[in-house]
Amino acid sequence: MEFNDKQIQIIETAETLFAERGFDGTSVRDIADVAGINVAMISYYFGSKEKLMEALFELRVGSVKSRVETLIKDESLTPLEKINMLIDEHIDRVMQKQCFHKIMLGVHVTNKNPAILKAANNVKIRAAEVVSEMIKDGQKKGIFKKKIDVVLMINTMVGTVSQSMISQEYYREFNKQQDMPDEEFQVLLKRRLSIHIKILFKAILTNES
Amino acid sequence: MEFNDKQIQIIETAETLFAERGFDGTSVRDIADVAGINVAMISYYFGSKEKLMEALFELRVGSVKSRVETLIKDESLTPLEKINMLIDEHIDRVMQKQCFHKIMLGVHVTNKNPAILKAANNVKIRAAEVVSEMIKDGQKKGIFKKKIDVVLMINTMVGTVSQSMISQEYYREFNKQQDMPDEEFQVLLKRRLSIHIKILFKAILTNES
Amino acid sequence: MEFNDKQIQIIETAETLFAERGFDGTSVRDIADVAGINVAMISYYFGSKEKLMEALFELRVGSVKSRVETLIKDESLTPLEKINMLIDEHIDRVMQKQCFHKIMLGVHVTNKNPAILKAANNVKIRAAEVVSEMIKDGQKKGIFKKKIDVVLMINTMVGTVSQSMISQEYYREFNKQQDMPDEEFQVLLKRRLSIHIKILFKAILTNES
Amino acid sequence: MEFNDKQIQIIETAETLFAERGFDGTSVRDIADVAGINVAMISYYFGSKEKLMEALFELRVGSVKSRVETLIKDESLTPLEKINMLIDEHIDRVMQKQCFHKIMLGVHVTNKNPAILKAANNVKIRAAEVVSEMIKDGQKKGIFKKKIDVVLMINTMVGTVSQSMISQEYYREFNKQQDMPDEEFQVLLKRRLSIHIKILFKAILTNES
DNA sequence: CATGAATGAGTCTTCATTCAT
DNA sequence: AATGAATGAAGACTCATTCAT
Repeated sequence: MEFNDKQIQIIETAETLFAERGFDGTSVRDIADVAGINVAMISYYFGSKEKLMEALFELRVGSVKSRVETLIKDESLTPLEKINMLIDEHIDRVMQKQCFHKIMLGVHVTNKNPAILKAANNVKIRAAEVVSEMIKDGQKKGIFKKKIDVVLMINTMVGTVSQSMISQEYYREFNKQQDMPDEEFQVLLKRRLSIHIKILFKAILTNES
Repeated sequence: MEFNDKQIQIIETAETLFAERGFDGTSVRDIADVAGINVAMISYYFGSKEKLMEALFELRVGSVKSRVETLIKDESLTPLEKINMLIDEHIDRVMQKQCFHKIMLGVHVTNKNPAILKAANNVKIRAAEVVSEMIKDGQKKGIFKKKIDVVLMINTMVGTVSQSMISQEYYREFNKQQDMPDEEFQVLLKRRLSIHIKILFKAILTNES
Repeated sequence: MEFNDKQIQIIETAETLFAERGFDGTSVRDIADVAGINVAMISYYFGSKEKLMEALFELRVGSVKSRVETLIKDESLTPLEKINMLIDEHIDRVMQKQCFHKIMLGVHVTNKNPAILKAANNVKIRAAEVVSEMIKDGQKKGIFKKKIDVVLMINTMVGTVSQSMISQEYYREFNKQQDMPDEEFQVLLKRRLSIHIKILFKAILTNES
Repeated sequence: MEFNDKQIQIIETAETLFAERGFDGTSVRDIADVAGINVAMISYYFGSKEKLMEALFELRVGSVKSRVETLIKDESLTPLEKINMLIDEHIDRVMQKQCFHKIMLGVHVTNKNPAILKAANNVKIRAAEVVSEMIKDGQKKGIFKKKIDVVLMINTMVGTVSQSMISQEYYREFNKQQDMPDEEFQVLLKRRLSIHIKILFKAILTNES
């Protein structure tokens, strides 16, 4: 489905507010006011607040799915390189669309928005299958360990990045980096996360230790 | 602050519902209905819905703070043993009070409930300081590496456990364990998490690899 | 089901307004304003606008059902006397609660308020069965004709009374009775209707002509 | 006023929907959707929803008025024949345009659409005058009784037909004719109504009993 | 001539809270 | 100490209509 400029503007406004205040904590009037449009337009363009949420999901997730599929087929990369790319791409994706990933976290916590929850789970399951195949490939080639809990591994990656995102203020505080410009801090955090998770994954995947 | 039986009953009902439907998605009437009490009692006992949330936080967090403090002072344990106990206790705490930790996740995501957010951050900062001291102790003794990013390390622990909790259905599905009795599954997951995170921490902390 | 004073006040206000403006043409705010109560009270007492309508139906119809049942069992009356009582009671009922019967007319025209439509039809079907039994009794006794279309007969009674009620202004106009006090006119109209319908029924039921 | 094809298509769609759901229960968007046209066209062609209703009335009533006038002047018919023709034509008219007559019933019940109500009353008053003249003619010729309440008589005809139309499902049910093809049933009902009302009128008008 | 986009007013309902008892 | 009744504010959504194109 394609969205026009006005629709995207509304979706992105909603994205920010949903992230700040939660889905139920954001009224359609709030969204309309911030977006500078009429309240009725939300129903007009999306049908309902719920459908607006689904549109947001579609807009953000749509492009991701195919990426994972192409990555696995790339024969020029070793299994470990693929995993490392997966890590970096995940970090980039989350840190670039922090609002969206905050919302997704909320969706997974509560049982509301069942349509989205289901769609998100489908994405996640497919991703896990892909990773699983990568790992099996690495195991065949003797690079990876025999016993690996794929889901816990993914949970560590996803959990660490999410946790770092939602508590970045506290990260700055603890490391006395409150005065660092935001952009610089984001770059720093992403690099640290990348190194950190790669170390973790190496420990899980390889026989080196 | 002490809570009487009726108050605790209300708080625990609210805990379940807040976890299932989110704070804004739960009405005080929902809580009153499920708890089998009068709607007015919530305002009567707690003053407001917001204050009820704060009471929930106080009830659940109160006991934790002191535990961390006593752990660090225990001289009969090595730094690594302390860290490992921290891991197991965290896993137990989260898995035993899943509802509460789901709610806390929501609190950290949105900027609502600022009073709680602040209080929760204080708890977390203190915990990080304590862990930091443990690590410094280990570094002095030559057991731990020199360069350790404490916050990222904690984020990995907290993030992995949270992520595993909120997506446990999906864990069962992927590992074909849908028919396992819930209690058995909880035990299994906790053990796996414990081993998993300890491996990760060893990789971060020690020079072995 | 019993209604308290406030509920009855709301129901009767709604009755007037539904009759004047139709169900969809009346907003709950209209009702609340005229009844001098808060808008929220309608939901509070009845659950919804629809349920308020059902309450109105229950209040008005509840007492009628039993009356028809007792009438048929009265052995001191001849079949014709029973029919005549039915006519007079129907006229009285409609003319005394004109608003309600206007609303019922609307309910039968549109397919909205399906719950009420069904309930109303049940009442009507039962009434027709009762009348049918009365007539069969009269036929056995040789007083009534053999071939009688009960439904058309009832339609004539109900239709004539309804039509006379909704066009009474026009009746006054045509007969130059605009200045007659309303109460006097009601009495007059009821008497005329009674005589008129009894003549019609005699023509349908008996062999005299 | 003349209507073009598109206007007539809109009017007839509105007619069906108004009959099914009532005037207020039908939105202009409903009409536009069913008619397969743009919403704005209704305002464009008729000015407003209200005016569309008036157009519907004009389209349906326009042709009727003259018919009544010509009937009375026809000297080749006896007064009773004229009355009988009036009955049959009324039955045909109502049963052929049931939707429209359902709507008219609603218009007479509520005080909405005052313009239409007034116009409809004018038609009805003129009709009553015509009938009145027919009766006077019959009285002069000694065929009809001296004392006849013309309005009640018309109310019986109109009321019986209306009532039979709006409750025809129930007629079928009571007479176990649910499986009869609709067209066949319409013919049957019209014939029964014709005979039924003529019997009634004979009882009112003539001295035979 | 016809329409897609847009809107302000209005719809019903639910909310957390208060208050007299 | 506890509660049933009540309410103003706000919730999401639909309405008939307008207007630029």
